[in-house]
Amino acid sequence: MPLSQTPKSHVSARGVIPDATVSRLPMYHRSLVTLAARGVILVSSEELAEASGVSSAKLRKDLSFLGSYGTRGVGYDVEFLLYQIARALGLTQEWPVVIVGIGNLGHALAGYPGFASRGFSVVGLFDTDKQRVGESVVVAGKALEVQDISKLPQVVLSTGAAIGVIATPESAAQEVCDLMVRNGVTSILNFAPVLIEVPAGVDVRRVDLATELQILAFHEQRKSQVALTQANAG
Amino acid sequence: MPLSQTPKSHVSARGVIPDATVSRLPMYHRSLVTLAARGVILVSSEELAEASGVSSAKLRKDLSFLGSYGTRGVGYDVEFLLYQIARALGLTQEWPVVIVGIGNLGHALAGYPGFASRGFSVVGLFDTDKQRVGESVVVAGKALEVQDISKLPQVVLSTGAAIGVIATPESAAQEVCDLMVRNGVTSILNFAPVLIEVPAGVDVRRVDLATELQILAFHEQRKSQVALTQANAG
DNA sequence: TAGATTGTTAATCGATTAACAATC
DNA sequence: TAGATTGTTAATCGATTAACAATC
Repeated sequence: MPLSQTPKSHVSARGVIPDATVSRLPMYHRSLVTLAARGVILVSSEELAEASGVSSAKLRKDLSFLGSYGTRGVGYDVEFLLYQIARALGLTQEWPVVIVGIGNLGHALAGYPGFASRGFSVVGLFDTDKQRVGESVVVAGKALEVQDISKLPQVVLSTGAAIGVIATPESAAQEVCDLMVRNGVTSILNFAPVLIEVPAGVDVRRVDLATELQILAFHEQRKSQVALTQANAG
Repeated sequence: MPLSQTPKSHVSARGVIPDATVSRLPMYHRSLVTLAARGVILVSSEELAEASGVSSAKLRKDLSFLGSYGTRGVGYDVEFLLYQIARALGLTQEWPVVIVGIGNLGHALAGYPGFASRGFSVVGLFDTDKQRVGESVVVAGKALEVQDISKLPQVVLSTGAAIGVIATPESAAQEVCDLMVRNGVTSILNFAPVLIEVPAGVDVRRVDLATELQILAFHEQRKSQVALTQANAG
């Protein structure tokens, strides 16, 4: 599970949206995009829940925090619900994003099609490595040149980027974070395997690729132990 | 069967470990590795909690599910606690892992140092792209050649890999998953932005790089709204 | 109207927290 | 002993679930 350093819950048109609900909205959004692409017009809570891997009761409860966007006896209009969820998530506006650390992970993030399609626009790629600075990376169909980290302040200022992504090694993460924050970045997605310190008002979410693997190992270990127990019992 | 061969407890020494606790164990593990590297011998729940970004009450509660590994009035022995957490997570054994989809993300995963240091050993890299098959990738200091996906069954069989990582585009994810499961993989880490279907007994965890960014955008949007409201009120 | 499905309620379940007895 | 800190308890808080009244 991703590690959150963000506040607990949030105010919407209807009041507070629980954290647990917010964390599932991107999944519902994705399911609806898929359904819309297939030409589906209407969807029931049962069908959308199935497509998203949750129970229909949970789905309806989650959607009720956004508003009453369904029709009793009928279901939800796919396009309309899609728009409402996108709006709640903030995906109906354009978010300029800067990425620091253009190694393999940085390249993967810069080229990820799921960013552009959700309103995220990568406006700057930065590295300290002279070998990488100047390299041209294709982002959302356009070439973007990797710049020296010293150019970050100017790019953040001119684009108004509020979101920064850290894909550096652990050793550089805090320094990069400080630079971002000093220049007005107020939301940081941190892929470096270290907790970073930020002033109040700045949100950080950390994704550690190894964390999820460790949780899988935990469950896998449990499965082997159960198998062993059954073998010994039998 | 002799009593000496009877397995001890199975889920844990103390019983069931809650999901919320399991999700935080990798973080505690990482904090302890850092402390140990600094030569710290003893740590209090207060200090370890601070380093891990949780409250000390939560930390002590979490650790209590593993056993009683601290000393009242003193704290926790860093090396001993590190071992106990590693053991609980299953990191004291070697986990052979196969990775399918060796694009930018696959490369980043294959080269991630946090894998090898936690007992994960990448034993196979697979792709369908003829351009990529045959490429040599440095994994944990050794060269490993990208193989055609058709070689996966043989590698899973010979290495006993129970864990597979999917880093393919969405379109290939389910097919790759099926191939893995048919050949004995029982835990799957899925980076493709799609839900995959697996039989009972197979665990899947999905990491979507865009999900976290969307949650950040949600919070960022909230911040601007609050700022706006305050400006209008003032 | 009859059938279907939402949105909400209330009960249950699980996680978090503060406080402190146990004990080094 | 006096001080420190764990491990556990009990209260609180938040999330999930099943059931169903509302209503299309």
